[in-house]
Formats: sequence, C-alpha cells, structure tokens
Amino acid sequence: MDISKLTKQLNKEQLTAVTASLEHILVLAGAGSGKTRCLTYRIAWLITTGQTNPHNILAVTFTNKAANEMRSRIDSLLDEPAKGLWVGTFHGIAHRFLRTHWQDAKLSQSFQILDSNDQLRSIKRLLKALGADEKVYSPQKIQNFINSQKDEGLRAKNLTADENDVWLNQMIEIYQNYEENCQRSDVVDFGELLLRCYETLRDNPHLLEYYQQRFQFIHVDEFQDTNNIQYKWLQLLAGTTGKLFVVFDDDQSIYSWRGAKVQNIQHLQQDFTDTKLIKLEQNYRSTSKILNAANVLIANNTDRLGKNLWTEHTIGEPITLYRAYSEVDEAWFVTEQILNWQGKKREVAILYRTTAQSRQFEEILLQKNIPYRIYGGLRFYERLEIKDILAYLRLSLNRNDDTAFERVVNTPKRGIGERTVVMLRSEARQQKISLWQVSVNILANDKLKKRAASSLHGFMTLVKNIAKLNLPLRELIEQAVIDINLVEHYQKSGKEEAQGRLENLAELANAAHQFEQQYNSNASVLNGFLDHAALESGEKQSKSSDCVQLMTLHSAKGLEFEVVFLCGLEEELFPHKNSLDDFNLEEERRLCYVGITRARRFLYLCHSNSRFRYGERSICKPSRFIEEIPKELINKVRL
DNA sequence: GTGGCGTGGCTTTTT
DNA sequence: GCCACGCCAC
Repeated sequence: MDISKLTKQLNKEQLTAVTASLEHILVLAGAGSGKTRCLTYRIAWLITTGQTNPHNILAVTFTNKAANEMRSRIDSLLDEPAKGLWVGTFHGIAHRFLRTHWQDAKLSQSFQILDSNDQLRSIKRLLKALGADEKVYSPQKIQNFINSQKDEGLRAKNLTADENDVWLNQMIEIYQNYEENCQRSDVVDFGELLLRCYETLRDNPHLLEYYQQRFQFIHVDEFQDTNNIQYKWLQLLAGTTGKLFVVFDDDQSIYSWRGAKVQNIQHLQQDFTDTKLIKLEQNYRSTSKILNAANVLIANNTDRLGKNLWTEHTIGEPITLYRAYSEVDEAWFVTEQILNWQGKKREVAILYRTTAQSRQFEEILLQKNIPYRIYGGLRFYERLEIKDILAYLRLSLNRNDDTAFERVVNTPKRGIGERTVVMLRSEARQQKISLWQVSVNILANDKLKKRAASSLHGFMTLVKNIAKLNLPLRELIEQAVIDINLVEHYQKSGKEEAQGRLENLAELANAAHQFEQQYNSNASVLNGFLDHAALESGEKQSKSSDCVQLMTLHSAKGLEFEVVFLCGLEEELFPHKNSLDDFNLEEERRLCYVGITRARRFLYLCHSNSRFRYGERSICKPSRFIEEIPKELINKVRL
C-alpha cells in the first residue's frame, strides 16, 4: 500500500503521532479528535513501512466492541489481513494466554470462566459454608473487596491482618477461602484472568522472554481506564525493549469506582524514559457551541492535564434547555422533539445517569410508536434460561465446576432440596473436594435416603449423557434442552414467559452454530463457545434497525450522535447523591462532559422540578452542571 | 421440598 | 415502586 494514501488523511498532530519515531508515545486525544483513527493508522503505518510485522504487534482495548472496531479498521487500511496481529480486550488477551499456558498458570485444561453473577453466587455459597451472617457481611461488599484487591494485584496472602480491624481480617479470611474454592473448582473470575496472567508471566522467565520479544509494539486504547494490575501487566510485557503507544483522555476518565487510575499516565511517564506526549485538540465532531459548553464545564475540574478542544465546524444551534414538571413531562418533551426530527432515528440518543430512568422514556416512546433500543440491562448470555443450559454444558466439560453444579442440581426441580445440598456442601468443604466428587462418593457409600439418592443419581446420569453426546453444537444444545426437559420446566411459570425463554434457547443454538462455523482451533469447540459466552456478554448489535438509542452516560462513551438528550440533570441524581465529595464530583463532571461531547449538532439538556423516586415524589433542584454552562450558549424553552 | 408472602434497600458497569 | 431474598406454612 502507498504510504502517502495513509498519511494524507491525517491532520498535523495526528500525523506526528502516527509517524513518531520509535519511543513511547502518549497521545492525549480529546473527545472527537480522531483517537481510534490515530491508533489504527499507527499500526497500519508500522506494517506498511516495514518497520515491523503484524506478529510483533499487540493492541489492547477495554470492550469487545472497541476491539472488533479496531480490528476491522486495521484490516481495511491494509492490503491484506494482518496475520499474527493480536487485537483484543485485556481480558480476552489474558484468557488467550491462560488457555495456551494452562499448565504454567496452574490451571486445568478445561477451566471455566466465572462471570460476575456466578462470582456472587459463589461468594454467597462460601458465606453459608463459613457460617457467616449475610447481613453483616454483604456478599456484594465482599465481591467488591475481592475484585478491588485483584485490581490492585493483591492476593489474600499479600494482605496483612490488623488486630484492630476485625472487618479487614474477616475479609482476608473470606478472600483466602474464595481463592481456594475457585482453584478447586477450576474456575477463574474476570479479575483472576488478569492477575493470573500477570503472575504466570512474572514467574516464568521463558514465557516472559518469549512474549517480550514477540510484542515489540504495544498499543493501548482508553489508557485512562487502566487499573493497577493492567498497568503492571503492560509494564511487565513491555520490559526494556517494547514500545508503548497509548491513547487517552483524562477528561473522560469515568471508571475510577472500579479501580481505574488516571495517575497511570504519570506513572508511565516516570517508569519509562523516552516518552513523548502528543496532544490532539482539533475536534471533528461537534458544533462550536456544543464544544464550547463542554470546554467551559470541564474547566471547573482542578485535577486535569489540561487541553483545549477547538473546531472548524459551524457555530451551530444553541443548546436547548428544558425544565419539566415531572419525569413524565420530561419524557414527553423528548418524545415530541424526536417526532419533529427529520433525520434517522438511530442518530438520536437519550442519555441518563441511572438505568432506572429508562422506564419513563420507554413507556412514552412505546405509546407514540417510536422504535427504540435500550442498551445495558440484562444481556443475552446473562439470561436465566441461557445460564441454566450453559451450566449443564459446563458441567459436562468440568465436573468440578461447583457454581454450575449448584445452579442446576435441582433445575428443573427433581427433589434435591436444600437439606441434601447443605450436606453435600459441608462434605465437600471438609474433604476439600468438589460437589460432584462428594456426590460420587456418597452414592457409592449409600449414605443418602433412597429418594434423594435416586434423584441425585438421575442428575449425574443426565450430565454424563450430555457429555457423551457427540454432536455439532447446535444439535448438542437442542438435544440437551430435550434431555433436561427444560421446555416443561419453563412452562410451569407462565406460558408467555416460557415462549420468550424458548426463543432465547433457539437463539443460543443459532449463535452456537455460527460460532462453530467460524471456529478454527483444535481445542474443544464447546469449550471455546463457553468462553465466548462468558467473555462476550452478548450485546446485540442493532445498527441495522433505525431506532432511538437509550443508554446510561457510561455506556455512551466512544459513541456519537446527531442529536443528544441529556436527561435528569438534577442535584442528587446527576451529580449523584453518593458522589458529592470533591473527588467523585469531578468524576461526575467528566461524565457530563462525556455526555455533551457525544452530540454532533443538537444538544438538549433536560431537568425536572420533581421526580418519583423510591416510592415518593420529591422536589428536585437543577444540576450545578447546568449553571456551569455559559448562559449565552443556551436557549431555554417552555411549552 | 416447594410455593407464597412480607421486608429491605436501592449508582454507574465491562470483562 | 420494584425486585430479590428470606422466612414460614403446607
């Protein structure tokens, strides 16, 4: 490919970044300044100019969506698909590593991935086994504790007990037990993927050396969202010879609550010599009024690296501010505006702070017959019926997966109640073996009452039979659904609900079929599919249909729309009442900045005088963020 | 062992 | 206001 074709499409700063000499490059890229373009062109440039080949390049993102996007954009820039190039999410890449080096990682070949739901169940189970009171030790808090320790790269053994801190000591003990449980059941949670990958590299010089030599060029998207373990992993992988190319925007750091550290940017500048900072400040997305509002708003934050976005775009329309009487009125106003909009529906986004706000909009959009799509909420692979069937499939591969065992041992109901399960659990705990193992032993010893024994035996035979099925994935799933008798089971709780569940199961069989068609590895295809289900929660793409897009501000990052409605701009809601201290307030403001900068041409800010929350109507004050936007940019409307 | 009723508590979310 | 979970009655 002709290099000039590549470089012609870039502005001066982008060009500087893309063609920078081989040091560590940090690109501070403002909203809409061509961040992804910069990353993908850099990779294409490295390959096209022959400075390296795809085999030596790694590109890491946070979401599957971003990874897919990057992969396809790189492919379209190059004459031929880049073979050997690794593009993926942090978790996806760590997982790939662990699957390849399962022995060095001290896992079994058929280890399974625990999603956060499974993780929570597993913690609840553990608490019961330890006899801990769930009211004192909330499972959620423990989950948070464990995950944030893993984010920091800390294991239970790295934490020091403190005589004066009973809570901490308990947490450490629970964490320790949780780790042992996971290891025994051969499962890894999301945090574990990263931590385990990091440790395996750190502790195995031959692997570290191989990957350090291989990945000479490491690219990271949304670097401001990296947590500690991700940073340490990158640092380890880069070693002394790898070259980093990271793209970030400190003003769009909105994930500190899950361990992201903006300071990693400073750490990078300290830990690596020879770094170069390049700023991309020209915005190609929004009108200048919108951009201006965003700039002024974010200037209220003190903790910034500092940049000022500018644009050559037109001045544009003023920002519309609407003050509603109630959340119904707010939704009604938004809907009216959408009805007046001449363009594509998919170019319209309704953004809000909390998921609960979506319902109101949904109702009115439905009434007015406007097609819409809500992002977030329950994803495909998280649905109950999907998790049920997947649990059977997981067990068929890995009998020691206790989470899967507990999920389906009595689903459908087969008379294995709490008493039997409690017994199995305590035996398993004492003997430090899995529930399946205990069941095998117990049946052999005739320790159970006849009825329970035959039920348990029936369950185990069922799982073994599924394991024996030697069928393509689609048929395998269809057959398993029949063998398990899931249809009748779901029909017991309502015909209509069952209909939906069965449709989803059919959809799953289809997805499995598609997966199998594209699968090109020698490893078990079922195992591959289960990993796929755990790692890609199955957000349906609906670019094809022309729908109004509804989502939280968090999930809007990285997207752009012609028209944006920023709703619920009220004190206590946005900024949220739990985030009013200085540190969190700045993050809320960044969230607002993200929201504003999603809009290309039309931005609406909405707030309501009152809102129905927690079962009662409360009076709401307009958000301070509205006040922070210059009045001359705003056009107040009342109807 | 299973189904029904009552109480609490409640951001954001990707993997 | 709603959902999830725990406890209690069959």
